[in-house]
Amino acid sequence: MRNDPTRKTAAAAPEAQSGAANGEPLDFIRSIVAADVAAGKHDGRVVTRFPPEPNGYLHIGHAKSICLNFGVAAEYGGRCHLRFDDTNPLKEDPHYVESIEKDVRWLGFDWGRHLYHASDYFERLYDYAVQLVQDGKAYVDSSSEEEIRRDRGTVTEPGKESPDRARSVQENLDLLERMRRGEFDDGAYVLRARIDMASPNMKMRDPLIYRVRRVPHHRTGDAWNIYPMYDFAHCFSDSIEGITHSLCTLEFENNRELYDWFLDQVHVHHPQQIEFARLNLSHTVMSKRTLLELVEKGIVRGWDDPRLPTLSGLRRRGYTPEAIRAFCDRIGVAKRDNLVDVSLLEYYIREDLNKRAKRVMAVLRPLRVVIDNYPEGQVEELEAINNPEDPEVGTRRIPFSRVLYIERDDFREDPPKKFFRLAPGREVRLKHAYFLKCEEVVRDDAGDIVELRCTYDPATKSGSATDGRKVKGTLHWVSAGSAVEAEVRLYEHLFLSANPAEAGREEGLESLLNPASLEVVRGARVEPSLATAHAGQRFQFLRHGYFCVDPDSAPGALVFNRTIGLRDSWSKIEKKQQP
RNA sequence: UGGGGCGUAGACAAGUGGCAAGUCACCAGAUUUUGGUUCUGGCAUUCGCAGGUUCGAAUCCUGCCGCCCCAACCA
Repeated sequence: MRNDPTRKTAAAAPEAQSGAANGEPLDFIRSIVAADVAAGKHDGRVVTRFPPEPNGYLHIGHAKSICLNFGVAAEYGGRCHLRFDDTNPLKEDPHYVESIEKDVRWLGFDWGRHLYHASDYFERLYDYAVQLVQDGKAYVDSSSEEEIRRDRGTVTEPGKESPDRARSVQENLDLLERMRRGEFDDGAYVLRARIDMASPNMKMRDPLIYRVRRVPHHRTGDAWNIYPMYDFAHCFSDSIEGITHSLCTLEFENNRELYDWFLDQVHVHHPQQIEFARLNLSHTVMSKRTLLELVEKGIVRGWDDPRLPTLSGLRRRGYTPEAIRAFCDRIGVAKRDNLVDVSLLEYYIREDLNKRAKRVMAVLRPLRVVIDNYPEGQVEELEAINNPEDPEVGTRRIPFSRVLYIERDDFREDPPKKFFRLAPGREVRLKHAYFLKCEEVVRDDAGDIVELRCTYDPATKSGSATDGRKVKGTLHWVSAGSAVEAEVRLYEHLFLSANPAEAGREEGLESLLNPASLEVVRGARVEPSLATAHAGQRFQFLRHGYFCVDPDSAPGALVFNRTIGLRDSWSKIEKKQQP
């Protein structure tokens, strides 16, 4: 088996995207796995797992972990389990289970038949606990929560042993059994490991194994009155499933000694825990607690608010799984605390959508244009290319007529330097159509510009002039008679601060929120081909950015989300001119 | 200040004794019927700091400094 030449190797693994297969340097985890496989450890098998607790929605930080765990497994011919770490019925909810499964699948990963729950192992876990008690390695403690806390000591002082530490094995066994049967109130007893109250590692000072919680569990019902703690449940769950490499985040480094201790006591399969740095993204927050707070306070519209870094939020916003995976590949895996600039994520969604999004024209803030020399009542169909990056997707026809809408921002009565859009007396090109010249500005009684009187050059239908004259600007437009009205939601970073989790420690997060994170534009006009667009469809609104149809959208009441704007070098020039 | 980790450009991140990959961001230019895309060039004489070993150090040794994690019956 070990030398089986047909066994899949990293290079032969299908769909390997990173590290092992593409010649990029291996990250430290893949290096360890590669070395283990080469050395024939675990017979060369690789089994990983993604172990979320069903107490919240998945976010892009989880995506990093998912890509790592499923990625490593795929690259080394192994498998990756999806396991719900459901050991705390007080905080968990089956609703979250559904969202997690959906999000992992959406990201593009498949756990096959390997869907597990820590609660599947409750009986075996209990057996391990009994074994520990029998071996004198665990005891039932009647200390109160406060006493336990106090007697644990501090980082510089050793803790104090509980009087119950000396309880007999027989009595411990009896008490544990009665805890399980529900004879005691919550908090009356706990089962603890007997390790070392003076250990320099706080996690080793007689950690809790079971606590009494007389509440039903969403999967085991009222079968249990005690529930296992993370450190105890997690290592044994890994062991039971035959996990070879248990990848987790840095804050569990201190727990590794305990992970190893539990497994060593009962001589079972012993996976290797390896810790890596979690992802932090600039201008947003990643902690479940904070995300929950934003949702519950109504600061955002729910877990799938497009401003959130949740996978459901990113999906609704228009992000593709491919872009998120490419991003996760790029950021790497290391042990250094990090704060990845959100512009890197934005780069990957632009890169992906540039290749696949159909171009359409949409005017967000319409300004009416009347072409005086264009025949009244005439409508002609012009051909427009759907995607210059992908000629395969062909062309479509768009109506052109005497009355159009252009973007208000594309006209300046008094144009600044380097502004080469429309202005009085100036000529520009209308995308896919003719040259257009502004002849006159029409105002209402309040003095606001309500309309532009223009002329067009019929000889410029090709997009350029026959006499060789050039225009510097090309504008998008829609025909007033056939345009469809739409609502457009423009998103910006949720936080002004690059690192709100850090900056908000004292003043609180709310003062750091970006008041302009959502701008709703009503009365936008989009080209008629969009009338039948359905939720989830993505487009490039020419010269604006990438947009996708929101689930709130309905026939006759289109709603678009801006996924990300196009890079905008004009705004930079303009900004430079301002100060 | 007990223990566990980490310090390479604005942000990520390779490199593990032979004389600083790559990506994003940023800057400059070319192309362009999207001020988009694409392309070209620039961007760490220096690797937290200070000593030491060596012909040679980001990589080895010593000391110091800084940041993160651990005192939930959360995970």
